[in-house]
Amino acid sequence: MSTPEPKSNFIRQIIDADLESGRHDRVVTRFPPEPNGYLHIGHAKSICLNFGLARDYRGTCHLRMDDTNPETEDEEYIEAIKHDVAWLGFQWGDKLFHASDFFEEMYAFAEDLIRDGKAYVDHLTAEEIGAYRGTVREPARPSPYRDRSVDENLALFRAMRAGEFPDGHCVLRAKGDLASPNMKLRDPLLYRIRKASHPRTGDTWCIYPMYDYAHPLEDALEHVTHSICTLEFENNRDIYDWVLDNTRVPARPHQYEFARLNVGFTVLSKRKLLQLVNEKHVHGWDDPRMPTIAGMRRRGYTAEAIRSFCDLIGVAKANSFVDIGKLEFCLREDLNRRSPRVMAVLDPIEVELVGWPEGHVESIDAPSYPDDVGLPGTRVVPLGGRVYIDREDFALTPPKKWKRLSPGAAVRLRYGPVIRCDSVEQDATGRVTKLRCSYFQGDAAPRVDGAIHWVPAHAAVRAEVRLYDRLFAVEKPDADPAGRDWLTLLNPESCVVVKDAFVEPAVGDIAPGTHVQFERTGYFFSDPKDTRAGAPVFNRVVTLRDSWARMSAADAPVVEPPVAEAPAPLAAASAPKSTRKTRQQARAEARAADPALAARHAGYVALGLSADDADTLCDAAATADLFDATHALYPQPAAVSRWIVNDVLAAAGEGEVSALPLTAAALAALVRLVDAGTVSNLAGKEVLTELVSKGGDPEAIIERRGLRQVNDADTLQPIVAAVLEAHPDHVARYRAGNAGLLGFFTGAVVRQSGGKANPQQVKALLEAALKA
RNA sequence: UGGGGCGUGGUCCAAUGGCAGGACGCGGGACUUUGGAUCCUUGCGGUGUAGGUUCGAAUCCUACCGCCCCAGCCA
Repeated sequence: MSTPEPKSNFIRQIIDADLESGRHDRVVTRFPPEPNGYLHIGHAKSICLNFGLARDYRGTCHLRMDDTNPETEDEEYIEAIKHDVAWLGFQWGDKLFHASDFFEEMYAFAEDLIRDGKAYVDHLTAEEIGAYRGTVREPARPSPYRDRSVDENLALFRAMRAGEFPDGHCVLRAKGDLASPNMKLRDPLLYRIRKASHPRTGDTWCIYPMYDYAHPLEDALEHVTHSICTLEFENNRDIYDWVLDNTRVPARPHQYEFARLNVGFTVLSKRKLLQLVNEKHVHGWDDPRMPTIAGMRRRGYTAEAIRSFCDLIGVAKANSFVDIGKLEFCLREDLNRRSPRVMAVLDPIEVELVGWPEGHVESIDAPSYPDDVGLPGTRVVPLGGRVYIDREDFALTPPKKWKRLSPGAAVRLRYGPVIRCDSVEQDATGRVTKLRCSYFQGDAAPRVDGAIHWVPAHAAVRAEVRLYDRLFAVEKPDADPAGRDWLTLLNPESCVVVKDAFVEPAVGDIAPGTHVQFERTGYFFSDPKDTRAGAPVFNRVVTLRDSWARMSAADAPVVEPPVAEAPAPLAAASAPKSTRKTRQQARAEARAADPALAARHAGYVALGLSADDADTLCDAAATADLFDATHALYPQPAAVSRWIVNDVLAAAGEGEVSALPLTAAALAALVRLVDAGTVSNLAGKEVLTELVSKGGDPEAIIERRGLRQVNDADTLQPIVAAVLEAHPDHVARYRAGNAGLLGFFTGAVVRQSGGKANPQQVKALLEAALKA
C-alpha cells in the first residue's frame, strides 16, 4: 500500500520552485538524529518527511548520526536508530554518515575562519560568557579576548586540539554581531574542549564542534539541498547561513523548519524519556507504553500504520497538538486487514451447556477473517459441554438495550449455538461463579440480537494478556494546568496484566510477534520477547472501536480526573500588566514630540483621510513626502492615499518608499489613469508592480503591455460565451441556485481577457447570459 | 520586553485574489453470528478581532489580540 498522491505542503512547494528555477536539479535530504536516546513517534514524522521527499522526488535521503557531543552519546543508540529507521521501511543505502566523519574538515574550516579574522579563542568562563551576552533588550559586551591576533588565535586553537588545556578552559567563538537582536548571533561558540571518549573517534579528538557550527557544514559536505528541522531552530538559521557564507564549502544547502509533533497523554522529550527509563518507571526503552519506535514495535504497532499516520497529520508550521485517536485509526485500519480473528476470554465465567452429550466435541470451522477483508483461512474451534465467556458479557440485572446474556435471556455463541441462561450460581459475596444454559442449534435456535465470544473449557489455553493504556493520566503531563510535576501524573493503570486469560487452542502455540484480533475486544500482538510455546503472552495494541462503551459513557456521570492530588496554586496570578508599547502608541508619542509631524497628521485628517491612514502615512517622512508630492500632481487625497497605503508600502516592505524607483509623477499618472477607467484596478496593480521595481511611465507601460481596459461588450461577449460553454456543470449549479459561482465565472473571463476586462461589465454580461 | 515564527470546524491539514474542501471526531442510517467488523451520510461544525482595498478577500493593506521559540561550553 502506498499513498495515492502525496499531500501538498509548504516544503514540497519550495522544492517544486527550486527544481523549476534550477536552483537545484535533484533533492537531497537528511535525517540527523543525535544518538543520545531512542527514536520516538515525533522522529517518525521527521523520518517520513525526509525519506518520503527523497522517495517522491527520486532523490536521496541520508541517515546521519549527529554525534558532536561524546558525553551523552552511545553506540547502543546508534544501533537502535538504524534498526528503527529500517523497520519503519526506509533505506539509506550507502548514505550513512556521522558528523564525526567530517571532524577533520570542520577543523580546517575553523582555522580558515581564524585566518580570516572571523573567529577567536575566548578564555572567559561559561558564566562570564553568559553574563557578557546581554539580554534580549541589551546588546552583548565584547569579550576582552575578542581582538587577539590571528597568530595568537591559531596557536591557541592548535593547543586546544593538542590537548594542552583542560575541559572548559577556553572555547572557539565566531565573531558575530554583538548587538544582534537574535541572541544566537552574539559570537556563537564553535568549539569546546571535551576530554571524553567518542563512540566512533575514540580519543582522537578532545575538541568537539557545536551543533550550530557542525550542522551546516555536514549538510554542505554531504551536498544536502534541503535541510529540514523543527521550528525551535528558526532562530539558528541565521548562524546556519553565516557559517556557510563564511566558509569555502562545496555546496549551499538551505534550512527549512516545520512544526514538531505533539500528542497527548505522553511525553516526547528525550530527557524525560531517558528519565522514565533510568528511574525504572517503565521497563526499558522498548516498554510497550513508551512512545518510542522500539516501544510501539514491541506493543504491536505496525510500520505501515505509523507511516500512514505521518501522512495523515501533514506538515506545516503551526504548532499543533495531534489527537492520538488518529494514530489509533491508522492502526485499526491496518490491523483489520492483517489480523486473523480468534477468541479470548479475559475474565472467565464457566458456562455449562445443559444436556450436552458427555464427552462429545463438535469441531467448528471458523473463518479467520470477516468477509469484507476477503482473506481465506479458517481455524478449528472445538465445542464441548462447558465453555468460558467473559464476565462483561453477563449481567444479573441487564440495563436497557442490553444485547448480551442475562438470566432468562438468549444470545449466540459466536460461530456456535444459541444459549439461554437458565440458572446462575453465586458465591457468598454474590459473585457469579457459574451459569447453566440450554442450547439450541440449527433451525431450532431462536432469533437473537447478540453474539458473544467464548473459549471451550476443555481445550482452553491459559495466556498472559497485558492490557496497555496511556502512560499518563492527563493529556499534557509536561504542561499541567494545575502545575503538578509530570512524574506524579503517570497513569497507575497503564499496564494491567491478566495472568490467566483463556484463548482458543488455535493460538496456543502462536509464534512471537504475531498479530491477532481477539473478537469484540481488540487487536493483540504476541509479545516478541516473552511468548513461549504453549504459554503465549499477548500485548493489547489497541481496542476495537466501541459504540456500546460510548453509549454507556454518555449515560454515566462524568469521571473525574484520576489524579486526585491537590493542585498547586497558580503562582503569579497577579501578573504584571503589559507595559508593551504598541505601534499606534509609538506613533502618537512621536507626533506629540514633533509638532511638524503632528501638523502633517492633522492636515491629512483635514483632507478627509481616516486617522488610521494618516497615521500610516506619517510613519516615515519619506512616505508622507511621497503622498504630498503625488497629491500635488493629482489632488485626490483618498485615491492617492489608498494606493500608497495598500500597494506602495507593501512593495517597499521594510525599506523606505524613497528607495523605490517609483516617482510621484508616475504614481499620480497611474492613479489618474485608474480613476479614469483607462486601466482596470487589477491591471493598475500590475503596472505598479513594474513601477516599483523598474520605474517608468505608466502610460507607456500600459501601451507596451496592452493593458488598456476593455469595456466593449462585443469583445467581451464571445469570451463570456466561451467560458460558460467550457463549464456546463457550473452553469447548471449556478442556475440551481449557487450564486457564489458568479465569482468563479468572472474570474475566468477576466483571466482570459488578460486582466483587461472591466469586471463590472463582465459581471453584468454574465448575469444576463446566465439568465437566458 | 528586542527579535523570530504561527493563528482555517472539537483535532490535523488543503485552498497562493474567484464554489472554504479533505481526513479524524461527533451525530444519523444500513447491514450483521464481532454492540466493537463493514458500508452509507446531501447531518454537525470553521477563516482570532476591528477596519480598509477590490466586481470579488482565508489570501492584499492597517491596527489590535492570542499562542510558540531564543539569553547551554545541549541538539
